[in-house]
Parts: sequence; C-alpha cells; structure tokens
Amino acid sequence: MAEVPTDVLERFAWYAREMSALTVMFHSRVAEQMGVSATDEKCLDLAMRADGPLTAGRIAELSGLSTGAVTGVIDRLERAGYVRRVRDPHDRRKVLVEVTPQNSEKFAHLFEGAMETVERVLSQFTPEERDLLERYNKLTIDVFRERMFTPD
Amino acid sequence: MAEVPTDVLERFAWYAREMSALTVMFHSRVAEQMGVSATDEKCLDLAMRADGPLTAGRIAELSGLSTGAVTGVIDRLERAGYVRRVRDPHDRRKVLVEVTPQNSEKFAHLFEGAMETVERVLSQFTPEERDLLERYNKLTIDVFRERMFTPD
DNA sequence: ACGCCGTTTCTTAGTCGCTAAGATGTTGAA
DNA sequence: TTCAACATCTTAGCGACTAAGAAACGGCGT
Repeated sequence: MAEVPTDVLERFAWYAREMSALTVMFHSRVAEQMGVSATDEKCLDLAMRADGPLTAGRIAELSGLSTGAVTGVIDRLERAGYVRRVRDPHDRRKVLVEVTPQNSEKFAHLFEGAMETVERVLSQFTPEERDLLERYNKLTIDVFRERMFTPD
Repeated sequence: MAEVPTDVLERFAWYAREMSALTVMFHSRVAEQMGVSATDEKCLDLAMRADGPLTAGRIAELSGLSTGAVTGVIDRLERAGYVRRVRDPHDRRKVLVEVTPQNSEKFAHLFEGAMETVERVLSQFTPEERDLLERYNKLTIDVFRERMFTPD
C-alpha cells in the first residue's frame, strides 16, 4: 500500500473533476439528441443498465424522484417509444418498465461516437497496459460505488 | 497504434457508462448537501473551474441556459453566499461572478470524501503505474473534450 | 457632443416538471 | 370477507426554465 504524494493526488482530483464536468455535459447532450429531458434519459439509463425490468417504484428509489414524477417520466418515455409499461403478472399493482428493442438501436447509434472515443484512447496502450487500466477502472468503480451507497 | 479487441472495447464502454451514472449521482448528492439545485451546482462548478471570474452571459453559454435563467441561478447562489456579483469596471454592462472564499472552504470539506476515494484507489498502484494512469486520464480528457466541442 | 445600434443583463408572462398528499386498484393475512 | 399495507396514478401548488422585450451601457460615426 504505497503512500500517495500530495501533488499526484491533486492532479488526479483535477482529472476527476474535469471528467465529471464533461460527463454531465455529455449526458445532457445525449438526452437532447434523443428528444427527452435529462431526467428522462437518466431514468432510461437506469432501466437499461438493470438486469431485468424495473418497477416504477424502484426507478423512483434509484433516481431519487417521487413516484408521481416517475409516472410522468414513464409517460414521456413511452410516448417517445423508448419503453413499454407491462403489468407484473405476479403482482398486478406493479408496473414493469420494459425497454423496447428499437430503443437499443437508436441508443447504440448515439453511443457509437462514445465507443470511438474509447477506442481512440485504448489504441494508445499495449495489451499489458490495458490490463492495468482495466484494474484501475474496476477498482475506481468499486470504491466510488461503496462511497455512494454507504451512509456517512 | 494497437488494434483493440471487441471484448476489451465493450468492457471499457461498460466501465465508462457505470462511471458516468455514478458521476451524475455524485453531482446531485453534492448539490443536495450544498443546499442548491443540480443546475446551480453545475454553474458554480463552471465558475470555480474557470481561470478568472466569468460573466453571466458566459455562464449561460457554457451551461446551455438562457440568460434569464442564469440571472436566477446567480441570485440563488449569491443569496446562499457562494458567489458575489461584481460589475466589470471596464464594461459596466457585464456582471462578473466571483466565487467567494468561504465557498472554497465549504466545497473543500464536501470534497474531502472524494479525495479520500481517489487516494484509496491510487494507493493500490506503484509510482510507475500511476504515471501510466496519469497518461490515460489526460488522454481521455483530451479526446473526450475534443468530441464534445467539435461540431458533428 | 450627440444619436444610434449592438451588447449585456434583468424582468415578465407563460409553460412544464417536480413534490406532497390523497385517490384508485391490488395483495396477503386474519 | 375484511382490512391494513402496498404500488401506482392523479391533482394542486410551487419553482425553474424559455422567449421576448425592457433597461442600462459601450462605442462608432458624424
């Protein structure tokens, strides 16, 4: 467990902040191109990254919105053709939000640019170096996620 | 310029997406703890990351908001004590938004947690490995920024 | 110096999305 | 069956955003 010099730490903090700002900008850009609000895109992203379909209530929890707001979000996403409401056959109170296949296509198209960005960066590294970068990414996500989801 | 195998590319795309979602979540968490909206925090971040003080109009451009909306943003940030309005002495039409020193303190406090996260990750790598990670971060920011700020 | 137009910020009216609280429909257990 | 808990939707009220115009200022030409 190596000590980290202050100047190195500060530079990495700056990278994080810069990436953070670019990411937020990127999200609103994507939302704009998809013709939905940033909030709607955020919820759609949640629904797409989940293993199975999410319920409306779960989306409310994960996004931090009220259930009433989520009703509106799903309304708009459904009208735009990105998702579909399906009543849970086992518990008909619940509404499952299913991402429609067409959306995957549209979405993939929009993200091709991002994919190319990733490729442009990775092409500058050898396979051995990429292994290290992969370890770095995984670790960052784990530590970051832990900090986000544990009570202070 | 090494070729990047598809499976590697896909894994890195997944990391990017996960980081992206965590980042957006992190931003709204920070905003909440600062007692301002996500929009306001985004503008404050812009003002803090700039070299000199920004004008209201420049914040509108950078944030994508209308000038009217920015007036409201600055009103709220000023009332909360994070920034101060200063008329540009050279062009008294302009309003310079100055980040107040107290804010730096509050901000630093909130970001100590993030700093610790960065440190926890970096401590797992040797100085030589960190050099590589630094190259990766810089390159990612450059390529990402180029994609964001060039017309399609 | 004066008038005039472009620029910068602020104001106002209208719209939209969010929260909070209650209504509606559903479940599971007594 | 009846009732309490639950999941989603509906509604009222509020706050923030956009668009358009007002107010203040700068700088040019005459």
